[in-house]
Amino acid sequence: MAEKENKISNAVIKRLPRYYRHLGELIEMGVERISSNELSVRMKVTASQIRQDLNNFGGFGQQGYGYNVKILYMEIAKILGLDKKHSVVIIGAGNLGRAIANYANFEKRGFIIEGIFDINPKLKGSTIRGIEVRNLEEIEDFAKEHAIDIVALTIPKTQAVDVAERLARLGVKAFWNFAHTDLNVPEDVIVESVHLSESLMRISYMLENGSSMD
Amino acid sequence: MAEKENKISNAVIKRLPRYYRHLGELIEMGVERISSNELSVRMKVTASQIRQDLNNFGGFGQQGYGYNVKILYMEIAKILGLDKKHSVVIIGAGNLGRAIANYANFEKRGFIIEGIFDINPKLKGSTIRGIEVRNLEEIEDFAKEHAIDIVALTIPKTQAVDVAERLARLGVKAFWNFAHTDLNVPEDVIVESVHLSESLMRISYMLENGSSMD
DNA sequence: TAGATTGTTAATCGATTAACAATC
DNA sequence: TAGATTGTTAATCGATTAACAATC
Repeated sequence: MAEKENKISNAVIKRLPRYYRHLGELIEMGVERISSNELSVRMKVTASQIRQDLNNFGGFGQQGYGYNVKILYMEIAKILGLDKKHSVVIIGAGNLGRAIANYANFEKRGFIIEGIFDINPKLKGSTIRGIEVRNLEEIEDFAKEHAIDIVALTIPKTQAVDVAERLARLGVKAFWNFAHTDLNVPEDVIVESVHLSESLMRISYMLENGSSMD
Repeated sequence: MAEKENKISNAVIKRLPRYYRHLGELIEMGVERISSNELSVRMKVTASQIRQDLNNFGGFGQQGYGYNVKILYMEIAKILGLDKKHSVVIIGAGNLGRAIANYANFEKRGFIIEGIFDINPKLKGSTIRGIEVRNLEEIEDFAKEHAIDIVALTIPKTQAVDVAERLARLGVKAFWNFAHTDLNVPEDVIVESVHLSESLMRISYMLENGSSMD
């Protein structure tokens, strides 16, 4: 299944979006070129790590010069798949679902919200950023008729587990999970979880025990 | 400053809330005891890792028996500081701020929302879960009069950087940062960032290049 | 007691950092 | 060309896994 030649480690993948963000900021500041060393100061990582990370994907730099900011930015976009469109469906039209739907920048990066669903029939027909809220019951028919790349789950955990199972069976390959639970889907299905309560607990721990970087 | 004897690694700290969640679920299911091996199957980690992790904090188990679920749950709560109250202030009363404010379970874990602030004067006086929305201008006076443990930033990046700097100067020790930027605060200040766009980009990467676990 | 399972030490694996030759 | 900085190999560091003696 299109297995890549040399496996990129998870640690590297997690850092890529951060490189991308910083390069975007540098472009806005009008910076044309940057050395791994300058970037390392800005990002508070080692220059060595930056060079190692980038060289997983190819030699984007030039000896004696450094990296061209715009080119590197575009290359990372390509690596991250941001040059392609991704259709997104949001399940749950509560505050969190609406927060995601309203984040305009997602569209700029190629994430197109194709539908919003909620179990509450009262919301049916209302719109969020011009997108009609549909009843959750319709999701399976919708999934059969539309190619959905990513499903965002902003509903309570019991429902989230159930909906994910059903949609995975219909071929959805990626879930963005905001429910406070693990999902029960096949190995090859991507699950990226945002567990806000766990994030908050880490703050609590660090307040008790003194900070620690990440 | 109350430096702990043996430094706990970040990797361990990140896993603690997940142990806590699973133990909570086990309690709900009426499970009284569990071995590291049974837990490892449930959580999809190695039993070895579970025992190593827990033994950073003390021997909570018993040979030949395993772990008492309720006791372990309470011990982890204590380690995470969930037995203490933490005051939280939310900056930004948009969808994301409201989503956080409305998450009832936070209060159960001892996180008390003391105030909500927004730059939009039209919101002034409206309430979220019974908490009045104040004008952002009032935050510094508020910070001087109240002990704030954690400040959640759900405002655009420029404002977030600015507000964080000002509040750090007033002694706030922890920020829960939802803005798409790094904060500029002293080393000893805790910053836990939730970068939703970076999370979404990781999904995009994995869709392009085949999944990878975490 | 015998069996089970922990706590902990040792071995392995992987990720980060350092170093430097290649080269622009 | 000389200077700068990459790409990449080697060294180090840390985290995970395996193994097993201790002990309930």
